[in-house]
Amino acid sequence: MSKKQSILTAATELFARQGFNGTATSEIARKAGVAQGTVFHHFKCKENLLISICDELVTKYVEGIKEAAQGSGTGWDALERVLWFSLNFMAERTESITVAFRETRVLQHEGGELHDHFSALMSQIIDVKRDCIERGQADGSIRQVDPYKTAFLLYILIKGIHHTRAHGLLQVPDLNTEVVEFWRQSLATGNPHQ
Amino acid sequence: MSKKQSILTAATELFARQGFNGTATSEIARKAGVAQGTVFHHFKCKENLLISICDELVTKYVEGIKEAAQGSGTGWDALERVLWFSLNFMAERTESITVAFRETRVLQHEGGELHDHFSALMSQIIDVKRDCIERGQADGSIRQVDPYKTAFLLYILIKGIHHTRAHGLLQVPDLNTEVVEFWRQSLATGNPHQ
Amino acid sequence: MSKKQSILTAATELFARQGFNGTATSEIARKAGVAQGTVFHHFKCKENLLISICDELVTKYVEGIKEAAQGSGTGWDALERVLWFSLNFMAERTESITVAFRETRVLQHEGGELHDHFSALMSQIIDVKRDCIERGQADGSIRQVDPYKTAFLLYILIKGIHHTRAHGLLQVPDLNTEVVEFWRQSLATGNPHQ
Amino acid sequence: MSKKQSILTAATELFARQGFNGTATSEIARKAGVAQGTVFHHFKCKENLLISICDELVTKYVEGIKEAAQGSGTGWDALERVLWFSLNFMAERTESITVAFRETRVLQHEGGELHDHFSALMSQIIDVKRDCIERGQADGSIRQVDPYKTAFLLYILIKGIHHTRAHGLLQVPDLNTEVVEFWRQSLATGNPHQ
DNA sequence: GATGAATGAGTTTTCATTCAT
DNA sequence: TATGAATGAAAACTCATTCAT
Repeated sequence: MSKKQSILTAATELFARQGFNGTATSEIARKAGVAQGTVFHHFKCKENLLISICDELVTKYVEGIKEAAQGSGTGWDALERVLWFSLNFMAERTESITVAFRETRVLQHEGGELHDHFSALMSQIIDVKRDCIERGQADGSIRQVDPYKTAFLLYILIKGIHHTRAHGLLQVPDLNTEVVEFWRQSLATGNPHQ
Repeated sequence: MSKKQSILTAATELFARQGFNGTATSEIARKAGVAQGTVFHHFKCKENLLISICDELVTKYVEGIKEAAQGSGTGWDALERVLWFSLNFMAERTESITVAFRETRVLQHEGGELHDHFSALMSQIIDVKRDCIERGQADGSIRQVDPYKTAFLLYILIKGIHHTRAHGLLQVPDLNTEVVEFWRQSLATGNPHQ
Repeated sequence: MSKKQSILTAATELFARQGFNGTATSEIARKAGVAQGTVFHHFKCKENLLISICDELVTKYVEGIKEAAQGSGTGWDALERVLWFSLNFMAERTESITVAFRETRVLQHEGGELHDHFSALMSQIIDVKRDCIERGQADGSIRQVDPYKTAFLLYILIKGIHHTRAHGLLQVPDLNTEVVEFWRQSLATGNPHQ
Repeated sequence: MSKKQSILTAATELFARQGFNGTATSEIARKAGVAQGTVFHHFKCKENLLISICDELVTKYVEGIKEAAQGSGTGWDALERVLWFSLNFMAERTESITVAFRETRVLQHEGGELHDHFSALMSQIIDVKRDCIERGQADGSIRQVDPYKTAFLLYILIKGIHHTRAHGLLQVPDLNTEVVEFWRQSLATGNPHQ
């Protein structure tokens, strides 16, 4: 693993546990096994670490759900694959997700350039889900709900699970199956054309 | 408004916008219109500000949903009141909620005393909802779902809405009605014993 | 001497010897006998130290030459008093002058607000001298030279002496008498009206 | 232009604008279009850049005034050529001069070896001028002033012009003609032997 | 000759906290 | 109760310099 990568790994773990402002760059350097100067040699400023982490995460997630959505089958099948991909992704990438969701205010200042970049990426998350719903409504596998708002609720529920786990004050049971079943009950007709 | 209260108000707003670690006590003092020493005179240390904010918030919320749950009608009626109370509370207290949800790690160290205090309060949030569900299942107004996991999902969806709004990267539509309808569809039988 | 003043004194001496960028604020604090935080408590940033030093110096100098110029006698008499005041002031305030003349670039950025402030003060230095010359030309005590350019040359020669001394590579002899005689020779008619 | 030369050029410009301590070697490298290592490959340390700049400058200037002084004519004629050469040199080499005059303290430590080197060169500047004056006094073209102190004043006035321009807070008019006329008036007899 | 990744000492600045008034 | 000067530990960041390639 290159020094640059080990810095990113260390930063992700520390930001997740202690927050961006609660983590010193010296601590990141120590954990990554490099000199403090090396952190700044590669990332120029502390904030860039955060941006790198968020960027990699959101990009990978959008790629993943796009791929999940594209497969064969009904709209509901696609949506179910997106759901499962999201639940698994969330389990694997807890730390980055914690960071990306907690430290948004850092990504929002400065005339909105970064904000626009991430907003655009995030919008695609809603879009992919809405497309699945519309496709499902076209092929009869999904009920006539508002595609946009429902896509939001799908996103929100998954996000909510992450936050409740990350919050740490409640012991959250495994809810994956319930979530999928729950959405199947609410959305799936069980009855696509042909 | 007493100086103590204006300090709390200022702190809440600043913590919400900039995070606990991203906010200086001097900034709080300035915004509250008091001297920096006054902040420490009333709160002894910065962390106590955070604890005050969280404590007041969670206590009020638990009181609110308990009251909402106690009213007359079926279990589903009670649950619906709890839902609406939660959605409204969330709209009114966005800042405190943002603070309380983001800065948990600060509340978790110190041998767990604080952690236990808040864990106990949070558990009641799940309990109240579970009670409604069980009451609804007893009176036939709510389907035979897992009361505990469903209570969690109720909590999670509401929490998810808050976080998605607070995240700021997506323009979140008003989803109150959809949320209630969605749960009605998933949970309510429409057919209590009465 | 207040802590604030002792910080300024220490800073002046160190800036003069080592330059602004060559002097650490920690060094200033140590020399002034205060904690490093105290420097920033009083001056907010290192640059403000420099500005304070320059401001006090230029203000005092302008006051001094204005007062010297106002006295009785011919224009040449006034000019001679200004000259002597300048030469003495230069001897007494070598350190501040060194600082103020060497570190100008620090005073010039940022939309020119500071630049304008100091430019205005500096212009008065030329103005006072020019006024003396014009007064001397009116009363016949000073020859018909270009008042503006000559005022500049007066300023420049004094400034040059300071710099040559401060430069340190040449052992500069005492030139006060020569300078005054030199200007008398070049400017004074020895022959005012009445 | 060789890489070494382009480094020197970049350094001169940056030192003049930002000072020696205010300029990073990385900035010099970037401006010169070379890698940072290359700077150290050619100059071993940052200070050597400064020494090169000063050395080249002072050497050229001493050569120039010596040549100007050697020509034919009276002592005053020689002095006038030296004056004009100095004024022109100053206009052409503003940046290096700014650097050499501002950063002397850097050239002064180290047991005095460098200090002695530059002191010797600087003394020659006074010597050349004094020689002209003495030659002029011998041939009757220059009045009976103190040759040494007057040489200093000549040097000082020229230096003063440079500093006043470089200071940047005053808009300095063109004074070349005035300076020469002014010295002619003070020094020249207009009346050499033969 | 030329490079640029890596370093760690040093810099400016921030900030929670204390305390005398 | 309220203040704000004073502190010093810790933070982000800079930078001259080295060195393997």
